[in-house]
Amino acid sequence: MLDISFIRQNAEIVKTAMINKGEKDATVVDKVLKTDTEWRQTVHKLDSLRKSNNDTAKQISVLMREGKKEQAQEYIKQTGAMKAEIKELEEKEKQLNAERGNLLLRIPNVPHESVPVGLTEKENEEVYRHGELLEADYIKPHWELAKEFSWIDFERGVKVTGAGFPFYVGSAARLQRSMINYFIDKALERGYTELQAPYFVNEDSARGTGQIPDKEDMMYTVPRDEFFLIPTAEVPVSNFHRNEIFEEKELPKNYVCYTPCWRREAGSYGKDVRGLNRLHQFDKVELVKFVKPEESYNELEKLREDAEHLLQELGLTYRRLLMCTGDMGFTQSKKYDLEVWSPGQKRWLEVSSCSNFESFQARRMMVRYRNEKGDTEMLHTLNGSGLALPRVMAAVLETYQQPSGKVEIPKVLRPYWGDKDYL
RNA sequence: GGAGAGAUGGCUGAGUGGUCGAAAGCGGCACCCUGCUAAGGUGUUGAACCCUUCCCGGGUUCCGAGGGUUCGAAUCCCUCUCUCUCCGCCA
Repeated sequence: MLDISFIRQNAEIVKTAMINKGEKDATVVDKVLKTDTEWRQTVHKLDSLRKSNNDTAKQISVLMREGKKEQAQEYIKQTGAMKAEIKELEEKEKQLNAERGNLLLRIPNVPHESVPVGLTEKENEEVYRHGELLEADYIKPHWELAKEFSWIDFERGVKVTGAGFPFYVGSAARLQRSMINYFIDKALERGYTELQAPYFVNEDSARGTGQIPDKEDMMYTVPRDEFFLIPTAEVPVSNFHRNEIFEEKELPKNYVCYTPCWRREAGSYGKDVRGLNRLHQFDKVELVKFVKPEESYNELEKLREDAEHLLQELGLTYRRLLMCTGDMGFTQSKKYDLEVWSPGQKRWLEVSSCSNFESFQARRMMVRYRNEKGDTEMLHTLNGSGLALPRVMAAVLETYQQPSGKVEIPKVLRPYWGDKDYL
């Protein structure tokens, strides 16, 4: 959610941002301003009416104490009309405020000036590439390796739950667990605080990070208890500090949190969902930052480096994309995607996206800090995957397979394997 | 799951219809005292929103959430949520 006073002063900037993000029409900006004006007028009227009502009540109180009953009765009679009008205005204010809120929720975050303008993924900029595009005849896609070694059991996953809920068996299970530990350990070295979070959240939390209204269909629900299964740790971790005010010296707050993630992914099929490419349940280590506004872009680069460092140490080939305005999402002001090279599939797989939300999420969740002047101010939030496991696993299996057929264990993971060399 | 108690400011806790946004204490901040520390003294210290806007200032709302009664509600009534204690169950 954008700051309404920012919109008042920068209506054209906001409209341009909307169009650049792919919205067909930006008239909602005019609508919100119109509703806002009306709302403020109503609030003003309501407040002054309430004041005179309060004043009257005070006078009555004085008269009652002095025993001047008749005079008090006169005042009481007067309040009748006022009360009716207050009630009417309250209704109007409530309705206008709700409308204003709904309109506000439809306005996306404004992209940072460094973000390329464009509507499709073609306009994303590849700003960095690391490693070589591995090519060899013996390289198989990970699902073939997984089948050969019985590492991932998709069929039994279907039997037990359904498509997109595989079992990891033996070495694959251990590989995944060792990567989770490695990711978390690295984050701890870099100053993040580890968090273990609930896997279900309530409606307020889902609303806080913007899953509802809008992206409700991505989440699994627990209807009887009115919970949502988290689609990412971003939801519980960002909401961890919902409705809180930090002291300036407490910032930045950096959290690392491993959770499974559940996504309904309705309508996906084809090569996108082959093997580990897209699942309904997957593991992810998430990084979340709460920072002072003036530091957020610097922190975004740090976050991105923290995620990239993992890929480098794992010895995987990857590229960094700076997402264009139309491909970066509603809530982001700047976003990088990290894509790892899958030599078995000869394609790039997204394993992380690192985003700065500026105050867009914070405003919704009312996460603030007290600045030097002592005023409360919205802080900035950022998050990024560090990293999403299944696609990293796919890339590791494919990249580290040997002509002999065996799969080598990346050096940084060997401490988690009793220094074994091969899976 | 059954029975009972409760929810007030950063924390503890008073307040059962009228100058209560809320006593007191603790904590925080500022200043004073002191060679330093400790102790002490004085003052200050919630949030959202509206108006004004250089600053100052004025106003409304908020005592778990939502509704109701009343000229007036932290205080009375209704609904919901959560917490605690005991019993049951349990990794």
